Amino acid sequence: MTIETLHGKLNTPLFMPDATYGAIKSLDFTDLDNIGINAIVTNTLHLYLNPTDTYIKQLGGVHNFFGWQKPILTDSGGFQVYSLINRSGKSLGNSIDENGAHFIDPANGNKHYLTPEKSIQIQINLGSDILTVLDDPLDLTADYERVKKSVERTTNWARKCKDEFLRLNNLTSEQFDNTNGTTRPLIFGVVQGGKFEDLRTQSAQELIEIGFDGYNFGGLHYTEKGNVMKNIFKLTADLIPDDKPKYAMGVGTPSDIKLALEYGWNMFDTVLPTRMARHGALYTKQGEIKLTNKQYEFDTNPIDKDCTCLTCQNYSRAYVRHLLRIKEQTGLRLASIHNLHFFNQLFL
RNA sequence: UCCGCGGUAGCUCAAUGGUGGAGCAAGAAGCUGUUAACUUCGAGGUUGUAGGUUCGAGUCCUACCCGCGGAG
Repeated sequence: MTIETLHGKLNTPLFMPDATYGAIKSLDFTDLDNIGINAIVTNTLHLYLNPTDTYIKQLGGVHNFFGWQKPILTDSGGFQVYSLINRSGKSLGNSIDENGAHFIDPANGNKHYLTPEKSIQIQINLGSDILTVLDDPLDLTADYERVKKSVERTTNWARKCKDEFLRLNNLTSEQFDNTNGTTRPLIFGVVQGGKFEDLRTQSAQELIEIGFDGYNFGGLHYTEKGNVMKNIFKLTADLIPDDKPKYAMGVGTPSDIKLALEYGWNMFDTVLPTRMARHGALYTKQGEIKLTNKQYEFDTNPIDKDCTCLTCQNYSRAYVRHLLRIKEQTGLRLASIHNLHFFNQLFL
């Protein structure tokens, strides 16, 4: 499949690294070009908080601001609010109601209120090529009633996002249906429903009824034990029309990705390659290795024998291990280059 | 040579005479639409040496060894 965007065509399957704060940590965009990365994900909420969407708009949008002219997808901020509420422990001030999400900027304690309309306004200001609707993700322990409510809310918010998107782009619903990414940004809906088949089905059907350019797998795709929820993961892909992009948000490990590709998912982003690299874990065809471990002290081989990345072409496991252990920035960069290259290869 | 201060985990340091702890390092594990170069976990000791006082000594006493500072 080829996806038209305002910054060029994208071929699927497609891997997009996460530049959440406007940067792939430890790398720059020329590194991404050299690795062969064709699109990135950046985050509405983070850029809204700092340096603000209006600032970025003033500097010509994310492409000009970043110095990256390939397609950029923006995440809506829904998952970040979910993270603030579910992972912080101190969730004071962070909550979701029918109209949006209240949250406190962890950096300075300032209060904010993110609505579906606001999320779209921010993404338009940022100059995104592919926008994401604001959704209501849940953790794996949520019961049926809570997930049902999340689906209703996500549909309701998706409708508001679509309306705001049409308004800001000065489009009628018919014009939206008859145009593509060559003349306007794209906007994707997010299927929720947790681990419940009927709710996933309901969510997908309601979003398709509203009409989006692509559809995403929302929430987490694995169980509390870390196993992929195969039935839900496959069902959700099947619910999405085959002529639309199917974006598995946050997926995943190399084996998760392999499975997802079989199920028909064709767009991916994940934090794993870059985060794991910074934490000293490197991906190889034989599996993940913890390079900082003692067993690699005298290992003069490249990280992965047949790898063609810059790191493997020039440096040994022992050397990259040394750099990581002394917390030298170059170590983070070399490790990140390798892991991103490894993930990108999964889609060729 | 004399005087003073100090010697406790690999390192830097805690511990009223009452079960010797912490940070870092080292070892390992975990990370899935990034609050994450992060988090978690165990392991690590003849308290410089040899005596003494005491029911009990890292702690008090004596001698010695080593380090630092001062005086000469």
